[in-house]
Amino acid sequence: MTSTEWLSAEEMSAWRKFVAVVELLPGTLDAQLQRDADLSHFEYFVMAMLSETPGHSLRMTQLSIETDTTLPRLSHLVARLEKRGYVTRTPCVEDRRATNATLTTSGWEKVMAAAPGHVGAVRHNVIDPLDARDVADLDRIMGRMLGRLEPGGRVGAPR
Amino acid sequence: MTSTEWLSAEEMSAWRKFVAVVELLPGTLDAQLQRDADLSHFEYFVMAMLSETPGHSLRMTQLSIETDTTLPRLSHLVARLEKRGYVTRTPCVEDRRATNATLTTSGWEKVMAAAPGHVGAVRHNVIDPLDARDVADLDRIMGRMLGRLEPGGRVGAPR
DNA sequence: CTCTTTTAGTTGTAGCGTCAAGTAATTCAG
DNA sequence: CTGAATTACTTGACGCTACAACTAAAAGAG
Repeated sequence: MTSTEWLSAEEMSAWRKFVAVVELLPGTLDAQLQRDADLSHFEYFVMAMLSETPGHSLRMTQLSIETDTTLPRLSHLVARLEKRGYVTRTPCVEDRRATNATLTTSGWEKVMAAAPGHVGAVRHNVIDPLDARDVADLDRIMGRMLGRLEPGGRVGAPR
Repeated sequence: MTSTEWLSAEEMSAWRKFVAVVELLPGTLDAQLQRDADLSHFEYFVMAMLSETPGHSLRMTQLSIETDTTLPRLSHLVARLEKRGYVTRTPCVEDRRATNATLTTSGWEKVMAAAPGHVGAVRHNVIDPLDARDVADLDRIMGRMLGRLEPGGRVGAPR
């Protein structure tokens, strides 16, 4: 019953700024990658995840978990990346329902080429304005939010 | 040349979590509002902005600034809200290029009805897991990021 | 005044994401 | 060992957003 109280002034101020950042950041990162590497941020992110695994390969489900997205979204995206020659999809031998997405040489080169510019954008927009204490605080705070956002997805308004 | 250095372990950890939150939060807020009020988060946000002004009315450009979005996006959205009877668009008398978006009674009632559930979702996912110090830190950190994200939009990868 | 430039907003198109439905393989129940 | 349920993904349709092009009004230059 008390759950529908409005936010305090301090909470409101932080929330307003946070929403603005969440609204602005994706477009900013997208714009840099789109312009310099012809990739969306999410395309880059997916390929970067693959590039960090041994064999540059992951099952779709595992990849969807690591990139915090839905399977349909990933499936569409990987289909497009495949069309562009950056990944291949191969049925898994152990479980023939499963699909392995694998980075091609061309895809690996693409990520490597895009990485410096992307890191630059992340540094410029996110990391640079922060000092060491800010970074530690950000890490702690985002960890706490993830505790709510990641698990069951029971978003439920407490009514 | 030194600007393309990768992130330190601490920076990387914070960045990873932050990206995950930025990826997950919009969908979470959208889902609650969509389910309980048949509104997207952005639709709610725009109407909430209008509801806070005297006269429940703002020029399109001003509204686009306060909601951190582009004019085309806002124009499309307001057109849809108008079709649903939540806002009206009226040419401005002083400057006939300009358009005033005004919340209707029905629109105002809609926001009021949706607010508690939305605040509940924000509390649950963002504010509740934080203590007072976290909130102050979040406010400070997001303010610093906004300093980069808001102004010129010169995202430029420092190359 | 007239012509150019800038400002304010709208509209069309193309691409991405979500939701619902469908397919196919595997596991589990009896 | 057969049928039902679950898992792993794919596909199609629809809605929203970005980008570019367009219209119209106001401001500025000469």
